[in-house]
Amino acid sequence: MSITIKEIAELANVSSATVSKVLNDKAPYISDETKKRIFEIVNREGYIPNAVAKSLKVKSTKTIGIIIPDVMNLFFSELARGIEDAAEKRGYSVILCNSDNNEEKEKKYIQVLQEKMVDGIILTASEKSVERSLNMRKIPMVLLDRDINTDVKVGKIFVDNETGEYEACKYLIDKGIKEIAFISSNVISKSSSQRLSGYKKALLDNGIDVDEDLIYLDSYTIETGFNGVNEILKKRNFKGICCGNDLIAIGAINALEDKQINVPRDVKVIGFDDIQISKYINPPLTTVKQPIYQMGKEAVDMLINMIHGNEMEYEIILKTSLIERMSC
Amino acid sequence: MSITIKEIAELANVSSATVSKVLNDKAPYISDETKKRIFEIVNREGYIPNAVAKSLKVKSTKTIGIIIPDVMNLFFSELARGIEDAAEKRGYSVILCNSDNNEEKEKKYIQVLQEKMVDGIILTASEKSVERSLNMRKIPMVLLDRDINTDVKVGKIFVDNETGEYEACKYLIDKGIKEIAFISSNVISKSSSQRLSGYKKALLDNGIDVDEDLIYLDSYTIETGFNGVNEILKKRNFKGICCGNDLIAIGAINALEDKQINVPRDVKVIGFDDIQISKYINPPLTTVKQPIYQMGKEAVDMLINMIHGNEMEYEIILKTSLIERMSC
DNA sequence: TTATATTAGGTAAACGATTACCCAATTAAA
DNA sequence: TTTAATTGGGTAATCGTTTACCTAATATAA
Repeated sequence: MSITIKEIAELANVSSATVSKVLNDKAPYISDETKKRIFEIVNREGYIPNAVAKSLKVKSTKTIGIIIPDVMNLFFSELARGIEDAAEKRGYSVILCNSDNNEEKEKKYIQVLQEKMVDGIILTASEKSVERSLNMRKIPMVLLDRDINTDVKVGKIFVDNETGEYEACKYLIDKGIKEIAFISSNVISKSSSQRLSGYKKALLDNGIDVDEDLIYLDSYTIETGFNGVNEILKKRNFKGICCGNDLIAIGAINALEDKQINVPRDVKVIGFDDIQISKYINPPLTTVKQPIYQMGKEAVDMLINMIHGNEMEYEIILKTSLIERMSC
Repeated sequence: MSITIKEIAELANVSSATVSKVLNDKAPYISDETKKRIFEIVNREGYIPNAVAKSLKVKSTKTIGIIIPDVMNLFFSELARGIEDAAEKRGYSVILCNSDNNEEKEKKYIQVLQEKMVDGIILTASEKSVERSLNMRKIPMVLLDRDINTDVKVGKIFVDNETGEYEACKYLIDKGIKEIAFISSNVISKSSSQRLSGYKKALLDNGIDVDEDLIYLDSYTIETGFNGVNEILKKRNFKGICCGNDLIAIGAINALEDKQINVPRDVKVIGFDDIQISKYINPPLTTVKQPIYQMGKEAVDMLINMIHGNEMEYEIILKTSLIERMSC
């Protein structure tokens, strides 16, 4: 193997305690000559401290785990990047786990992360997985976009989807449009129901009745956007669409183009998320940006606060923002 | 903290050695009763083995590091997923590092991965970073799409870009087209020069002269695709375009649409990479698929072979495949 | 001059597992 | 009946650090 602190100590004619203190800058009473000598030897020999030995002693690995459904999903890859950047800045490494929303995989990953003694875990996971793991050992955790109540405190980070969708819809109304469709997912989750209620609230607040025939709910996919437009058009005409996410918006635009309906002239389309490709499609998509990257940073900050046992908020809600492009 | 193997041993009235053997299935001479008793206590107490202590002793962390420019890049997020899936199947965790192609960050990450005693590293990095780190401590490494020669053996994984582009161009030729443009990046890298030579070779092999006016080289971006079409059209007409990657193809299609040139009727467009969005654009993009996910798997298989000191190939070259969609 | 700080470092016990070796009792073989 | 093998465990060193405490010499204060 490679050189250890003990061997460095011998080369420098000091004890390993002294080397340790010097390298960790905890050496108030070590002479400058000795320090210099140690540093020289360390560099010459290419000494690399063994962090696992250190971790064993100090009970901290400076590593966190993240469990997400799939890094290939644009939403989560941005989240992962936000997390990793923030973690790196604060001296932590991150172990990446893809769960595919599979409960078995979630449990397994939580188990190995605990075995590897990560200092904390950031995750989007089912209620069961989280509860079970917290029974086994309490470990700092922050949950993303999941509202679970447990005995032990976990951090939670949400996005204010309702206000986001409200503003999106209001934006179309302010452009003088009253006939606004809504195409989104029908999965029962906090975020999707919030987006729907934001849409309805904006209409009602502006004296427009909610017309259920203008609402099409299926899933967060391009196909849903495509089908939604076609189905709604059978019953109603509209001048604007609020989409539950950007993929739906892409599908909707494709369907409209097929019918020679111009976007944005004839129909204005607004998405949600602001995934990377949204600015590259034709026309570039106006959308409600979720602060995905920032969510990652906030999650890390929250987690590290928990790790340090600081006083803190255990729940924070982030704001969305409207990105104006050409589709409206 | 949580319960240790020693405490489990006391509860079971055996030594910690016995518990360790039982839990690691290395207990040929322990009675079934004792085994059962130990397992019961382990479950009841929710014992979680401390992997860092284990790692210190057995000198293996069952963890690998990956250093990539950016997980948000669709290419690398797919690669990361391929790596993580393969690693998980073989019992390894992966630490994710984003380098932004920054040499300082590469070096820093390599250092912390070595300190954390990862069993190996998969990376795309500059020559300098790799050489320097290998001087400090030899650690199993596999490089992706980078050709570096060092004293110590490192694994390498390439994609056969030349054949890929050759087949793409040949595909257009077989459709009866002779006027084929080429828009790509001018960065000097193995992959980009291979794609160019694949294009030229296909033309020459089929009795078509290479016309430099049909070639536009800038960068791997949408803008390059857009500008490339417009610039080339000033000098030449063409019926097909081979694009250096899918983003360029997207830009090219946009430019053609602007000029009322229909794809694929008037001009056929073919991309490279097969990133996720390519199947969703309009028209869905015909492209040369790189086996990105598989590269990840091959990389971890190679790395684990190196870790185990197995006999193996230190260089493998993967094939591309043509994905036929609507743009041709 | 004596007592007290200050400076410069060393000792050795952890941290929580694994594992090479040891031992004793029982069983099987000679 | 004696010897050898098998079975069921235990002892203690070790992995590479950190750190609470100790010591001894020198400097400073009273």
